[in-house]
Amino acid sequence: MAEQAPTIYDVAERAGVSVATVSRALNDVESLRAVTRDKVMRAMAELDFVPNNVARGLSRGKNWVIGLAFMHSPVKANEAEVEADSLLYTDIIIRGVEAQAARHGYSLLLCSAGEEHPDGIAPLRNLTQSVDGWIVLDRVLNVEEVPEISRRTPIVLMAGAGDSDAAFTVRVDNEGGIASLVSHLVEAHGARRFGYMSGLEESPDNVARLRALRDATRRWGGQLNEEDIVSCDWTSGGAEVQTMRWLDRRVDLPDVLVCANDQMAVGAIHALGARGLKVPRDIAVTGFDDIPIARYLTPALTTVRQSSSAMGAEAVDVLLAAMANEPVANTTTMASRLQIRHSCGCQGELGEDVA
Amino acid sequence: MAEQAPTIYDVAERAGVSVATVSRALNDVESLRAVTRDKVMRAMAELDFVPNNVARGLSRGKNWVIGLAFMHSPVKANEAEVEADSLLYTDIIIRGVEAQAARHGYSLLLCSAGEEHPDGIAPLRNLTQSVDGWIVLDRVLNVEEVPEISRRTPIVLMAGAGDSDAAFTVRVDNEGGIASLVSHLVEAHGARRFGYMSGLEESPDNVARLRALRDATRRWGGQLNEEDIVSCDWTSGGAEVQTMRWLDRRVDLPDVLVCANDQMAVGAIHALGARGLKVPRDIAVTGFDDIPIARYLTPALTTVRQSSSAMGAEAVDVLLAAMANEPVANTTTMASRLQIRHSCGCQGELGEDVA
DNA sequence: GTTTCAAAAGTAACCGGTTACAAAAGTAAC
DNA sequence: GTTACTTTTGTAACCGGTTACTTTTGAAAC
Repeated sequence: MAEQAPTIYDVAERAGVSVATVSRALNDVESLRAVTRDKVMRAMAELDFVPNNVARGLSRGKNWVIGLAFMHSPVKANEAEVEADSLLYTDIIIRGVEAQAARHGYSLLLCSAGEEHPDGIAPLRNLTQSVDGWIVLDRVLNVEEVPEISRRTPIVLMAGAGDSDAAFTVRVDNEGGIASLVSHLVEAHGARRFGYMSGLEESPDNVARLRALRDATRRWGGQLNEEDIVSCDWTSGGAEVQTMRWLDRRVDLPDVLVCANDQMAVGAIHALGARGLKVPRDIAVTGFDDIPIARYLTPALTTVRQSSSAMGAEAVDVLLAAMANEPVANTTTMASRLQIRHSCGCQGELGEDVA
Repeated sequence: MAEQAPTIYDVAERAGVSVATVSRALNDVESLRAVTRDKVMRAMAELDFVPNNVARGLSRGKNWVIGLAFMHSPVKANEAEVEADSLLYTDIIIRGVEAQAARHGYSLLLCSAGEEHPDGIAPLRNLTQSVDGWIVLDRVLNVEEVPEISRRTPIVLMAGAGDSDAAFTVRVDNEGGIASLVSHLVEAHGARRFGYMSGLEESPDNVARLRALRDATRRWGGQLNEEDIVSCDWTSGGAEVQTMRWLDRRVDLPDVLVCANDQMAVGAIHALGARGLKVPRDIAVTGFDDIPIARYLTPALTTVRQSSSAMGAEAVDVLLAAMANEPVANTTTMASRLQIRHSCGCQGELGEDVA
C-alpha cells in the first residue's frame, strides 16, 4: 500500500522529453507533434501515471471542486432511534448537487457544521481555498458572516440558508405552493380553520411558509389561531410529541393541519392515530416537499412537491455562472406544485395520485 | 468577488519575518519566541490570512481529505417521481462517514459513478491523489479493479461493495439478522413458507441475505420456493410493480415475504393492499435496515436494524487505521438486531415498538 | 547547401506552502 | 568582552504540476 506515484518528471525522463512537453500532452495542447505525444503517452501508460490534481489546482488556481456545507441534525437526543430522521430533504439536495457538479467535471467537498463547529464559519474559512465556490445549506452561516467568505469565494445559499446581498440564493416557491394548497383545501374540502406545524422557527423556509399560510387563509376568509401553530423541529419524532401536547391542550381542532414538511406530517398523523383520530376523516393533514415515501404512507400524503434534486442542480448552475462572472439573478425561485393524494380528504384508487 | 487571498509571503513581509517563521507560527512549532509568534499572528489577523490547504497538502503529501465513492441510482426511468427512492440507506452512511471524518479533522470528497462514468474506476483514478484514502460503496469498483487503486491509496469497501484482499471491508451481519428474523417468524407466528423480495441480484448484501434466508428456513424446516423469490432493485417503485406481477402468477402465497430492504417492503405492502390483501393478516412482510420512517408506516415495519451511521463511522476508523499502518482486521462485521413491530403479526400499542 | 521563419520543445520561474540546513542571535560561563 | 553552546530565525530547495519566454528543430524557399 501507499506506493509512490510517478510524477511528470518520471514520465519526462522515460519518454526522453521535458516536463513541459509532458504537461502539454496531458492538457491536449495542439502544438505537440503526434510522434512526441505518442512517446509521452506510452511512457505515461507504462508508468501508470495519474496526474496529481492537487498540484494542478495549485498552479492553475482552480481546483474543480465545489464545497457543500450543511448542518448536522441538531437533534441528537435519542441517538440511534432518530438518526437522520429530518434529513431526507437535504440528502436529496446533496445528490442533486453532486450529480450536476459531476456533469460539469467538478467534485464535491462535503463540510458539515453543527456538532463540532457551532459557529459554522470556521470550517468554511479553512477550506475556502480548496474550493472554487460554496453551496451553503441550512443555517451554517449567519447573514453577517456571508460577506467574509463571499469576498474570496462565490456562495450560493439554499435550503433555508436565508438571503444575503453578498451571495446568490436558490429557493423554492413557498408562497405559490402554500397558496394552491390552501385554495384546494378550501374549494374542494370546505376547510375554514387551519393549524400549522412549524419547522425550526428561525428557518427562512419555515418563516415563508407560515407567512404564506397566514396570507392565504386571510384571503380565503379562513382562520389560523395562534394556539394552532405548533412549534416543532422538522422531525417526525418531534412532530409526534408536539402533536400529542397540542391535542392535550386543544379540544376544538381545526379542519386541517398544514405541516411545514413531510416528516412532521408523518409524525403528526401517527400521533393523531394514537389518539383515535383518523386522517382525513377527523382532520386533514398536509405536508411539504413530497419525499419519495409520501405516496406510500397511509393515508397517502397530500403535499407540496418541490424537486430537491432539481434545486441542487440549479444551485450548481448558478454557482458556475457566478464563478465565470456571467450575469445571474441574485435569487432564483424554483417552482413548487400541489400534489394531491388522500390525507387532505380526496379519494382515489388506493395508491394512485388523485391529480 | 474573487479577491486575491494573502499568502504567507504577504504575512511574512508585514510581520518583518521570513516565510519559514510564518509557517512555524501556523503549525504551532514550539521553538518560536512568544514575541515573534505574536508579531506573526497580528499580521495574519490584519491581512485576514487563511492558509491554503491545497498548497499545504502538496508539500506535506497529506490532504486531510477522505474520498467517498458511491453509485447514482441506476433507475432514472420515472425521473421526477422516483428520485432518490432507494437512497436513504446510502445517505445515512454518507452522513455517518462525514461526521466521523470531521471528528478527525478530515473533509469528505464525494465522487459518484454510474451515469457519467459507467466504469466507475475512472473518477477514482483521477482523484486518487487528491485524497488520503477511499471509502467505496455499492458496486463502484469491480473486484478486479480494486488493487489498481489500493496500490496507491488505501480503500475501505462497504455497503454492498463486495470483498477483496486488496482492501478492507466493513459489512453488516446479514446472517445473524436474518437468522433472528426467521426464528421469530417461526416461533412467534408459526411461519412455514417464506418468500423473498430480492435487491439487485449481484449485490453482495443481497446475495448474503438470500443465502442466510435459505439457510435459516432449511434449519427450521421451513420452505422457500424459487417461485417466491421476487427479483427487484431495492426501490419501492420496483417492489410495487414486481409484487403485482408476483401476485398475478401465484395463487398460493407464502406466510411471509422477507424483503431485502425496507423500501421494497413499503412498495410490497402497498401493492398487497391494492390487491385487497392485508398485512400482516393475510401475509406478513418484513424489511431490512430500519430506516427512520419504518416505525411510522402502517403497519409499522418489522425489520432488521443496522446502524448505517455507525457503519459509516466504523469505515472511517478502519480507513484511518489503515492509513496509519496500524493493524486492522480485513473485515469488520457490524451487529444487526431484530426490530419487531407489527408487519410480522405482532400486536402492540399503536406506534409502539413491540420489543 | 543556406537562409528564413513558423512550429515544436526546453528552461526556469511560479503557485503557496513545508522543512533541511545554515546562519544569526541570545545566554551563560569565564 | 570573549568564548562556547543552545535557541531562534532565515535561506533555499522541494512538493507536482503549469506556462512565459527562449532555444532548437525542421520544412519551405532560395
